Amino acid sequence: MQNQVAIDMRERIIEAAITIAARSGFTQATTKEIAGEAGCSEGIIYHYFSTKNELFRVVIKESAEEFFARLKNAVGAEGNAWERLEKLIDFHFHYFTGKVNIFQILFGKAGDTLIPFSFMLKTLILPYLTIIESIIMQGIHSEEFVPINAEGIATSLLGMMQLNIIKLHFGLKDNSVAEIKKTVKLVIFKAIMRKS
Amino acid sequence: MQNQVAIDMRERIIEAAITIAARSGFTQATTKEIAGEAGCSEGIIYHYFSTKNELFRVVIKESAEEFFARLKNAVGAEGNAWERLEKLIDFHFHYFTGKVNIFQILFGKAGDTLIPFSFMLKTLILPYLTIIESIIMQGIHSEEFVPINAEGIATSLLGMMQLNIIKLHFGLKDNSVAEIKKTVKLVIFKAIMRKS
Amino acid sequence: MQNQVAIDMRERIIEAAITIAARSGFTQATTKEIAGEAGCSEGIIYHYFSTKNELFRVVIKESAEEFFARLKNAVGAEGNAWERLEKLIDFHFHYFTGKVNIFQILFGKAGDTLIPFSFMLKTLILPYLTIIESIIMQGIHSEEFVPINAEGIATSLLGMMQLNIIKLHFGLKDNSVAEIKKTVKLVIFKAIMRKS
Amino acid sequence: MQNQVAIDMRERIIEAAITIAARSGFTQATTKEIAGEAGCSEGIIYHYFSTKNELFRVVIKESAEEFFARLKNAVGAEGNAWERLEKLIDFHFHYFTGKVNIFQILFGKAGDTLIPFSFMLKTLILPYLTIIESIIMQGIHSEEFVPINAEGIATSLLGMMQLNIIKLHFGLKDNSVAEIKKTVKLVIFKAIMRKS
DNA sequence: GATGAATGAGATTTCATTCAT
DNA sequence: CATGAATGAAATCTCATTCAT
Repeated sequence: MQNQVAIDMRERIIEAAITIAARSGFTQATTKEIAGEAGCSEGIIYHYFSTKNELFRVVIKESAEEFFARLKNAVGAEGNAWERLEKLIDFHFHYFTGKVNIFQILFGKAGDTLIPFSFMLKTLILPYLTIIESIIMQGIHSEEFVPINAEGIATSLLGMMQLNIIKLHFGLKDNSVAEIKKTVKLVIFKAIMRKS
Repeated sequence: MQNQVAIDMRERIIEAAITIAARSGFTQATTKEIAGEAGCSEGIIYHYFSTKNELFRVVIKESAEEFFARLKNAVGAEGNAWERLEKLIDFHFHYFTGKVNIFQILFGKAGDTLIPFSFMLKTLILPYLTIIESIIMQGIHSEEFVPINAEGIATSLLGMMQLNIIKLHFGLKDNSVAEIKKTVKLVIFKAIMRKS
Repeated sequence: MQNQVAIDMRERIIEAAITIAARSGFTQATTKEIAGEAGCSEGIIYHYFSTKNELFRVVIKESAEEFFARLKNAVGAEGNAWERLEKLIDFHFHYFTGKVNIFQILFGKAGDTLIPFSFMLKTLILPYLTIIESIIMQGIHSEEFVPINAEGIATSLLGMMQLNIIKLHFGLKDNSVAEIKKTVKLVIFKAIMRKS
Repeated sequence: MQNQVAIDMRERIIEAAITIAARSGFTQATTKEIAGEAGCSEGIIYHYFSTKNELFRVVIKESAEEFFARLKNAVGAEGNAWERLEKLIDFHFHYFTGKVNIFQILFGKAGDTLIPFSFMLKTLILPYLTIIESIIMQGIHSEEFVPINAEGIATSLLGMMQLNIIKLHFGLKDNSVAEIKKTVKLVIFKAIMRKS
C-alpha cells in the first residue's frame, strides 16, 4: 500500500516534470513548479531522484522506452518493408500531433546542455534511426527498395518528419497533417522504391 | 576613434556570446562568462544591450542576416532551379560544417524559452524556407520540377539537412559529408525532377 | 513546533527590517543587512515575502494595525470628546517618544518612492485622520466643540504633533515633552472648545 | 562667454536634479536620468559637483536660499506681527501649491538618508522655524499675542501647514486651499491673539 | 516516506564614478 | 569644458539542494 503510494508519487513527479518542461523547457522548469504541479513537496523529489537533471534523464529515458514500445507495436515485425515504413510514418505523425509529450519538447525545443544533447541523441534519436534503418535494410534485401545509403535515408526521413512536426506545433503550416504526410511519403518512397 | 572602440566592444561582446552559447547554450551562458570571453566587465554589456536576452536576440538576428546574405550570394539569382537548389544544398553543408556559428547552436541545441522558439522560427527558419520554396516554385514554373507541394518539400529538405548536420556535428555519422550530400540530393531530386 | 519556528523567522525578519530601516531608511536598507540583523540567509526573506518592497509593505501594514489597535484602546469609546482627544494626544506623544518604531521612520524620514507615499497615506495617515475627525465630530454634535471644519482641524492636529515629534526625535527641542504637549493642547482646544 | 555656458550648465544640472528628484525621490534619481534631463553627459556632472550627494546638498541649499529670500520679501520687515504672520501663511500655501519645487519633495517625500535628515532640518526646517518664531516673539512683545511658548507655536504652525500641503499634493483634500488656509489661520490666531 | 523551512552560491542588473580622448 | 565608454562594487532575487522534524 505504501509501496503503491510511493510508485504513484514517483510517477506523479515524472508527469509533472513533463508538463512543466513542455511549457517552458528543462532549464526554466524549477523544482518548486514541478512540486506544485505534482502536489508534493520539493524535498520528496530528492527521495526519488538524486538531482533535477537525473529526474530529466529518467523522464527522457522512460518516455523513450514507452515511445519505442508503442512504435514497435504500431509498425509490427511482419509485413513488407514499405508497409512497415508507411506505418512508422503514420505513427510518428499520430504520436507527435497528439497530447503534450516529451518528444515534442525534445525534438522541438530541446537542448539546454544540462541534459547533454549527446544523451538525447543516444537515448532517442539513434535508437529511432536504428529502427528506421532496419526497415530500409529489410526493403533493400527484399528488393522492394533500391540499394541505397540506409543510414542517410533514415536520418533524412526523421529530419523531414521532425521539422514538419515543429511547424505544425507552432501553427505555421498552411497544409493539413494529411497533406504533409502525403508529401513526406512521396519524397521518401520516390527515392527508395524500386518501381514507382 | 572613440566610435571605433565602441563598435569593437559591441562586436566583441556579440562574438563572445556566440562562443559561449555554442559551448553551453543560451540559458547556461552567463554574463560573467561572456564578459570574461570578451575581456570586459559585466556592466558594459548593459551599456550595449538592455538585457541578456536582448543580446541573444541581436546575436540571432545579426547572424541570420549574415547567413542569408552569404546564402543568397552563393545561390545567385540566375540559373536553372535545379542548379540553384544544388548550390543551396552545397552551401548549407559547407556553412554548417565550418567554424562554430550560431546556426549550429540554433538548429542543433536551441530553444530554451527565454529566447522564444517562435522568435527563432520567425528569424531563421521561416525565411530560410521561403528561399527554398521560391527556388522550387521557379522549377515548377520552368517545368524542371513536377507540380508539387512546394512548402512541404522545402520543409522536408531543410529538415533532412538539419538532422544530418546535427549527426555530423556530434560525430555520429559513419558517412562523409560528401556521401550525405549525395544522399540528400538523391532523395530530393528524385522526388521533384521531371525526368530522373 | 515547525510552525513556531516559521512564525519566529517571519517575525524576526520583520523586526530586523524595522530596525535597519529606522537606521537608514527603506531604500538604503539592504536585504543583506536585514538578513544579518535577523540572523538568517538572504534567501529566506524571499520565502516569506515576494520582494523587498512587499516586505516593507507588510512592515508598514502590520505596524499600522498594531498602532491603531493600541490607539483605540488608549482613547476608548466612552467619554467626552475633549477627554478622548486629550487621551489621543497623550498617547501619540507617549508612543512616538518610546522605543524605535516604524512610525518614527515613516513620519520622520519616510517616503522614497519604492513604497509609494500614497500607500503610506492610505495605510497610516488617512486612517489616523479619520479617527481624529470622528472625535471632533463627536464634540461638535455634543456641542462641546464649536461647529468647525473637522477635516482641516484633524489634519492640523496631526501635522502639529508630527513635526514636534520629529524635532524631539532629532534632539532639537529646547522644551520637554510635557511642555510641547501643553502647547499643542492649548492650540487645539482654544480653537475648538465652545468655552475656553 | 564660456563662463556663461558654464553657469548655464551648472544651473541646468541643478534644475534637472530638482525635476527628476521631484518625480522619484533622491535615491531613485540616477545621474543618467539627470544628465538626460539636463541634456548633457553624465561625466560633466562631476566637473561641477564632487558627488551625486553633493549635488543634492547644493540643490537643497540653493533652493532653501531662494525660498527664504522670497519668503522674507513676501512677509516684509514692517507691520504688525499678525499681519506678517498672515502673509507668511499666505505665501506658504501660494508657494507650495505652485509648480514643482524642492520643498514639496522634502516635506512630502524626502528623507532617504544619503542626504541626512539632519542636514535638511538644519538647512530648511530650523531656519523656517526661526523666522516664524521671531514673528511670534514680535507679537508677544507688542502685546498683540498672549505670552506663549513661541517655539512650540512655530513648530505647530509649520506642522499644520505641511501636512495640509501634503494632502493637497496627493489630491486627498475635500476642501479648497482657501478653506484650509482659513482653518489654519483660525487655529493659530485663536491660540495666540490677545482678543479674538 | 514526506515536509517545507532554510541555505548559499550565483545570476542578472544597476549605477555612481572615473578617465582617455 | 565636455563626452560617454567602461568599470566594479553591490543590490535584488532565484533556485537546486539539504536536513531537522
